[in-house]
Amino acid sequence: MQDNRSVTLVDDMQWRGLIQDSTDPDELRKHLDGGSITFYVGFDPTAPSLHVGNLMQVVTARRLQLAGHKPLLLVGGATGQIGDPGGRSSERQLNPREVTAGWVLRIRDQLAPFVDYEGANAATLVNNLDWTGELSVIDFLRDVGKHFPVNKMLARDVVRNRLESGISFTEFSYQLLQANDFYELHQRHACTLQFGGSDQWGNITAGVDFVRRRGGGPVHAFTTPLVLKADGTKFGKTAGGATWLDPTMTSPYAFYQFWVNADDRDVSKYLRYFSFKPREEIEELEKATAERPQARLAQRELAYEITALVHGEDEAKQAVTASQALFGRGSLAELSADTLRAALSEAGLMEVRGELPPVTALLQQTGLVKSGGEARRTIAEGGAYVNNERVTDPEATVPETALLQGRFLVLRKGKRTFAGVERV
RNA sequence: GGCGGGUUGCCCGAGCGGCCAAUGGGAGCGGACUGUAAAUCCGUCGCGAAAGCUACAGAGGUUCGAAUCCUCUACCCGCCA
Repeated sequence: MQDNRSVTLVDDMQWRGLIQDSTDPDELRKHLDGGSITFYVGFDPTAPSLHVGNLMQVVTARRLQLAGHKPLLLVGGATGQIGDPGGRSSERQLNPREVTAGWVLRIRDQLAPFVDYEGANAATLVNNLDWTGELSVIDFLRDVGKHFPVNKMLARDVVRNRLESGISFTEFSYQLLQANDFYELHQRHACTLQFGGSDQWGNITAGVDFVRRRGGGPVHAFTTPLVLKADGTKFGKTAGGATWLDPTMTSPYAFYQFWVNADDRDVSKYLRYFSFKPREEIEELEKATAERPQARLAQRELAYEITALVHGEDEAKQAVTASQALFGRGSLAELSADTLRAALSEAGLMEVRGELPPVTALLQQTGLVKSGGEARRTIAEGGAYVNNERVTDPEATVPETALLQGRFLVLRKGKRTFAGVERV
């Protein structure tokens, strides 16, 4: 059972801090370390893309598969139309069905690359709309609803927290749908384990109970912890909003930068949660952070690994190259046209024809600032740079001779926000 | 159903009929320090080069002049039934 690993999956996961809550820990361990099982984790389509907050679940699913278990990745085509009341203080605005349906497809495609569809423990993508969509109200009430005492449902935190502010029957019913998913997957795919974020614990245990009540075998569950940042802000949010997995919403470069910028105090935790590096290697990186934090070795390793996982090796390499070019000490004039173009494309490259507009206009057109006033203000504050030279005159224009390789400009706002201009 | 209170900029939250684009805090942004970190300090923070324009739930009105007064509409929140 332990083949050539001296450490079991559960040991490793515990070391990484991945298990927040679980059904009977001893049973869970026996189950996970005792041979291949089928598990599921769900993603509701509440946006056109997954974001780094979902990555914990994605990566954990992959981790379980690598340990020999069979993943069922569920996209909530049904639950996504209802809305989980968890973690919210007010009723959700329902999205139009077509919108949700479109997001289902996108998220499905997005999940696909993280697991393997070949071999004995091949992964399967499932959609709960497949069994929920055709369920009649009567069947639902008789077969599912009958097993849920309302007094228990009301006692769940997510519902109780909403009793004052109000909760619709729709959202109140959410837990039944998710519980039913577990049962259906248990029946259809012999699924015996569900995991999810810690905010899902109530829904998940509802499913565990439901499977038992309907005569299914024993099933297990655990949740992963909420990722907390040392500075108290929300994980995954940056200046521009959420950090998405979709490369058109968050470029691979920006994605890489997100990880590179991890706080020293958080990077070790992120490595444990997200990285597939073995324990010894992670401990080395932790040591490196403690001894030479300015080298940011742990951040770079983490950023590269996760970017490569999400966007592929090539994109990750380009993000590294771009970061080195833009943040490097070397003179920009020494960079080749290809390197410049690659780096600036990652940061966001705008084409300009003919005469170069004034700096304020360039800042605005590249999206570095939102308005002309902000552009002038940034210059006044000394935060605007062209080719790493600070711009001090709000009326400044860029001379032809400043064009790198005869065609590029590197615009920078503050210390780390870049944009490129190419004269075509 | 009756009575009362509320709705202000990204968020919280002040706001006397003119001196309010609107106090203060937070977030954000820039600078200094540093390591593309944290903490701290300083600055900035509707749009516009400016004149000016658009803003204080929505629509009307009173007034020389309204976020501030009146009317109606929408939503929220208390108390009584």
